[in-house]
Parts: sequence; C-alpha cells; structure tokens
Amino acid sequence: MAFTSVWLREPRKPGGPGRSREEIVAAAVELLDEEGLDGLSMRKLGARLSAGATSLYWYVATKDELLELAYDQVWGEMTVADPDKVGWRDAVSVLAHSMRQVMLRHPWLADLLGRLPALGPNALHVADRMRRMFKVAGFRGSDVDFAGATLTAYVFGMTTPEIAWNSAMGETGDDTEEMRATVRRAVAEFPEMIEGVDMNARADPRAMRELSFDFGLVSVLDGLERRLTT
Amino acid sequence: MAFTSVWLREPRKPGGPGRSREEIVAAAVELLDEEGLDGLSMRKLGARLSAGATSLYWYVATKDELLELAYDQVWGEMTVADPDKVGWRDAVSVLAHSMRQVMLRHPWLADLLGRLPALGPNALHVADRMRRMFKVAGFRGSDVDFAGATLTAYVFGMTTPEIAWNSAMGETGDDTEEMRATVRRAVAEFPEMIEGVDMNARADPRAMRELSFDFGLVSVLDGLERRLTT
DNA sequence: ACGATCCTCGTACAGTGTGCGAGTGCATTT
DNA sequence: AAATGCACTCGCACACTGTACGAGGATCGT
Repeated sequence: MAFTSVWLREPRKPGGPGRSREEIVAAAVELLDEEGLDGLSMRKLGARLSAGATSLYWYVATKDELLELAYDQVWGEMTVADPDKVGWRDAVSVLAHSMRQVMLRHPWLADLLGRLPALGPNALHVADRMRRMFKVAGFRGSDVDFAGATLTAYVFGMTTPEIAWNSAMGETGDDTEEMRATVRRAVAEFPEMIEGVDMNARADPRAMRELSFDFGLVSVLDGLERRLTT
Repeated sequence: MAFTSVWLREPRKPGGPGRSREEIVAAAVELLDEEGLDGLSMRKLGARLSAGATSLYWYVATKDELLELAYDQVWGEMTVADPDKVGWRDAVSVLAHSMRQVMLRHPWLADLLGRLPALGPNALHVADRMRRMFKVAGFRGSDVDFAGATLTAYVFGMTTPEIAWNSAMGETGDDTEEMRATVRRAVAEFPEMIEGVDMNARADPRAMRELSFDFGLVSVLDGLERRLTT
C-alpha cells in the first residue's frame, strides 16, 4: 500500500486524561513558525511540551502524520467569502489574497504543498467553497475543477518563490547593496536580465511583490472569465 | 551574512587529474531521479562514484551547494524557442510545456523550487529568453517581469501538486478503486466535492491533467494578452 | 631527493526518526 | 481490599544523516 494519510484512518479516542492531539499540533505549528520545517524535531517538540520525544508517538503514528495535521490546521486560517453575496470575482480574489497571507505567515507551508495531499477537513472546506465560487461564475463540468486548479496554482506558484526570497534575505528584510552587486555580476552576460535587475533596484521590494501578485491575479481572472463567454 | 550561493563565489580550478564537478553533479542528478530528494546522501553518492563520502567535499562546500548545482543542471533541459520566429504566444507556450515536462522527469525539482534561488547560468538563460518573449509580445517596464512571474508561477504551481499526486500513488500509476472509496468517504460532508470526485472517477487521470494544464495555460495567456490592449 | 600542491578518506560528533519494552498511575472488576 | 487491565510516558538503542578535522597518498616542478 503506497498511499496513506492521517485522514484515511480512525484517530485515537479523544478525551483521555493525557495530552491531546490538538495541543501537540498547536505546539508543532508554533515551532514550525519559529524555526521552519527543519527546525521541527520530535525531541524539540517534546521538550516544548515538557514531554519525552517518544511520548508523542502515542498520539501520532509518524512525524509525517504530524505534518499533515499541522498542514491542515493552517488551511483553517483561510478566509472564504460567499460568492452569492460579493460576486464570484471578489470572492475568488479575497480567497487568493488570504491564501497568500497564510503562506507568508507560515513559510513552511510552501515546502509541504508539493509533498502532502490536501485531504484534511479544513483543506476540503476551502476546496468545496472554491468549487462553489466557480460554479456561481458559470463554469460547468470539469471546467469547475480546471478553474480552481488554475487559481490555486497561480497563488502557490507566485508565493512560493516570494517565501524563498524572504528567507534567503534573512532578517534584514531588504537586500543589501553589496549583494545586489554580486547578483548583477552573476547576470552580467544576459542582456535582458540586467535591465530587469536595475529596474528593481530602485523599487521597494515589498510593494513590488504586491503589485506583481495583483497583476498576475487580475490576468488569471480575466483569462478565466474569457473561458465563460466562448 | 545570511545569503550565500554557489554562483556568487569562485569555483575551484577545473582540469585537475581527480574527479570533476561535472561528473559529481551528473551522478547526483541520477541519484535524485532514482531515489528522490531524501534518497540523496553524501555517502550514497560517494559510493556511486567509488569514492569516500567526504571526498566530495573537495569539490563542493556543502550538500546545499551540490543541490544548487543539480538544480541548475536540469534548468538546462528546458527548450526555449525564438519568439521572433514563432510568435510570442507559441514561444511561451512551448516553454511552459517544456518546464512541465522537465519537472515531471525530475520530481525532486518541485521540492527545491521553494528553497533555492535560481541564480545559475542555465536558469538565468531561461529567464533571459522569457523576458525577451514578453518584450516581443509588447510588455514594457515592470510588466515584463510581472508577466514572466505569472507564467512561471502558473506552471510550477500546477505541476507541483501533479508530482505530489504521482508520488503518492506510487508505482501503480492509477488510483485504485479501494482508495477512491476512502477518498470519497473523506469528502463525504462537502457536497460540491463529491460531484467533482465522481466526475474524475470516470476519466483517465493522465489525460485529465493534460487537459487541465492546457485549460489553465490558455487562460493565463489570454489574461496576459488582455493587459496589452488596455 | 625534496617540497608543495592537489586530492582522498577514516574517524568522530552531534543530530535525526522511531521500534521496543519496561514502568507509572488510574479505573474497573472481583 | 486486592487484582486486573488500560491509557499513557519515556529511556534506550539502532541506523542513518551532514560535515569538521587531520592524517595520508599521489603527482608535479625544481
């Protein structure tokens, strides 16, 4: 059996006197936020809960299961609007921005996206609502899924490099003049690139990324809308 | 100093009598293709080259550097067309499909995308050519970068879950009836989702993903094109 | 023959996930 | 009250990881 997931098997009975799965997952998310995916180890997590490392294995079968739980936990932070009230374009747009914000808040999410199936209740809830949005928009049949896949692909694909950039820059936030110089040297032989690097040097990176995200989002929404009228 | 990269420092002089960086990187790519990102360890890679694990550290400062090199290596597999000959839409479309194919061929790529800066020569070459494509299309200023970011975001965001799905399904390729049943149980309480799952059950997954990719790609290209006319 | 330089690798250390089995405390049954 | 059983904790051990260090070998210019 190649395919397993926490969500496809019965959990242990809750309500016992010991620790709970919830607080373990909450602590895991905390630790992940503070130290990143590599910073989460069973021993460290155990220490944070004043427990032995192997105690956690009573509540969770493997570390991967724990990651699945933490993963779904943050899916719960996405805000989904009702397309019947605000219109499908606004609803989708709000969801897209919300996804981006959640990813920026939990940078380790990007690492998990490509590795875990999104079968948790929170992830399914978001997917369910998104399907509704695109049905309200007028999509039918497989196109509903296609449109949803396109939207999430864009958001994840756009935000993932943004996160990589943030963490590469470390805590300083902005890129230093020195490092911009070395990058310029690296792209020296690519004429088109030099232009781009020089342009970006004069701009506020954070605002630039916001602009870039909105530009692409509007494009994607326009492109999807066009599928409806033909 | 938070930011480092192989590409921003001088490499060791090549041409010595010993092993070369090239064959190490080539072996690393082989091993990655066969066993995935977790399957690559310095000891295993050393064994494959009939060398001690720590010998490799003469050519490469850390394992992360090696990954950066392997990463850029496969960027070299992308095929870039000349937009002056085939038109920008075709050129971009060919590149997008090529990116997807390369990712499917080297599934570990998806894991690295969010973690490494793409500063290698091959990655820069692709970025350079893509800039050209969008300039030929008519984009100016920052919009050139925005359009490029949108396109790559879509391709990576679409292909990454596809890879995750493939590897979750393991070698069987297709999803079994049994597992489709368990998934159906997981989504039982989300009305919109059930419909989607049932629909997909009757379709060939591989063809479906191809369709989905093309649907989104056309949408993105249409959306970008619309930015030009306003 | 003698360095110097390039290159290899054994050993060691701190860290990882987790299987196993012994131990603790509480609840229920006898 | 005693005994049984269950829920839970955790120390130890194993196989594995990346890589710092330093001792050795090989090849070359002189």
